[in-house]
Amino acid sequence: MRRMDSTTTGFIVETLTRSIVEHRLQPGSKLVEQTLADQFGVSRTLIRQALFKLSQNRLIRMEPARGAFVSAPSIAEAQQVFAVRRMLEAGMTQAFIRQANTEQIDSLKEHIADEQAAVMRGDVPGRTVLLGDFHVRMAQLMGNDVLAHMLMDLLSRCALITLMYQSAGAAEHSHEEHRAIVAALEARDEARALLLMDQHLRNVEASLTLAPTDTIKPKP
Amino acid sequence: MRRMDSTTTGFIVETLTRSIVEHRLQPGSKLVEQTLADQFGVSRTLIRQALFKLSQNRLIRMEPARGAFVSAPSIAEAQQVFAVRRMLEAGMTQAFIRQANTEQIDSLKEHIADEQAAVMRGDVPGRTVLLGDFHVRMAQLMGNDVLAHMLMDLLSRCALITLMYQSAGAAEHSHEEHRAIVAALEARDEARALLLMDQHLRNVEASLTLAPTDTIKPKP
DNA sequence: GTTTTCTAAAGTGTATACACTTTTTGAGAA
DNA sequence: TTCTCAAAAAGTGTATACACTTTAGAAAAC
Repeated sequence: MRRMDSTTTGFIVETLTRSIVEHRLQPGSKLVEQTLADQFGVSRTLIRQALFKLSQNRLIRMEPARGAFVSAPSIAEAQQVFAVRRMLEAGMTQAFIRQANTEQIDSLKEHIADEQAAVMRGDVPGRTVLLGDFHVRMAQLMGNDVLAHMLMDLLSRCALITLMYQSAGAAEHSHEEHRAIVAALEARDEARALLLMDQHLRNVEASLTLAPTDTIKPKP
Repeated sequence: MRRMDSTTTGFIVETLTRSIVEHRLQPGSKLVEQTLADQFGVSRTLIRQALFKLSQNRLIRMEPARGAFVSAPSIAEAQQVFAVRRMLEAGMTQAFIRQANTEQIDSLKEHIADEQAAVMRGDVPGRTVLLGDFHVRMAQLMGNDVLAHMLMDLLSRCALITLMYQSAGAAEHSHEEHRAIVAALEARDEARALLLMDQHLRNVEASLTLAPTDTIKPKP
């Protein structure tokens, strides 16, 4: 094949990611390299690169000599991902409230407005993306790319988890919770912001049909 | 080549990782695929796979059509990595102290003893590895693989950062700080454990010469 | 009818060939 | 000398060939 734009692999990754996250590819289903190569009109080489990247994101898993399969995260893994998010985002919220200026808080407010618009017009996919981006946006506003990248990673895993385990009417209240968090940030009420963020993440997790969470003991 | 053990790529990754982390490959230096292929006795295919994995870990960076170079993390990036570690490990410490049983704390104590042994016998590489593993061990003891994997990632980046920016006698006190942290964990003194962990990470960061000095320039 | 075994088909793993890009080199001009 | 630029050399990007493994299905054994 003639040398294509260097984003060829990226395009394949994005397309497959959408397919997985939008459930056109069921968890557990196999991804055959030659089939994908034909569909995308490239050689297996590029498909393998893309699959490898997806496996690093944990969106697929690769079994030696058997092939690539769409991940089916276990309940335990889902709980671990949420536990990490709570740890990381508590710290992020604390750091944010200590260093954020008015402009950055305004930027979060704009995001909230975007969320609201998506909710109002019933744009479910858009809403889902924006609700996740809220958390990444906080990281970006703090200028910490390492953090932002890490959160994006965790969120893509959450997207898959959500699709596997979501029950009816899940995550309906995320938007309101985001709004409350921003209000606490603006009021510089650190304790409240931390509490709201923690509860928000616990609510998202609780809205899934996971087995009873082995909860952390309450603070003495 | 005849089909080798499926860990071939893993072996290459580990070897290169050691070379980078132990400074046999300077930050900025180029990794030429065919050269490595000859050295490892494999084709470029496997080298490319390994390089790709290393680039995901941020140990190298790949520039399109130009090649792979050992990363030279900027000061800003170093500070971001440490900021993320503080956020994440504060949360981890809190969760640990709330859920850890005696057995798990004993396991940490054993690790401390290993550290001490390495310090006493002047085993610098061993000491370095063990000092990093302390943090990963905490994650593993909590049974959170997602967290453990994330910390391993951050620690390998820290290793590279440390090698680039370390000043004389850096991180001499890490072992004592670990000991103090474990003591606070055992006493179930959450506030103290959190404080000590935060200070420990700040001390490690402060022991680096992260002043805006001119950085190492890429090797020609 | 069920289980085991053998074999062809399908699929993955690695090497290699070739196309394209970047870098280096060296000769000629200012 | 120093700059420019063309051409060779070195290196990366992608496709393809082939070796090896797994899988599926039919025949044989029980």
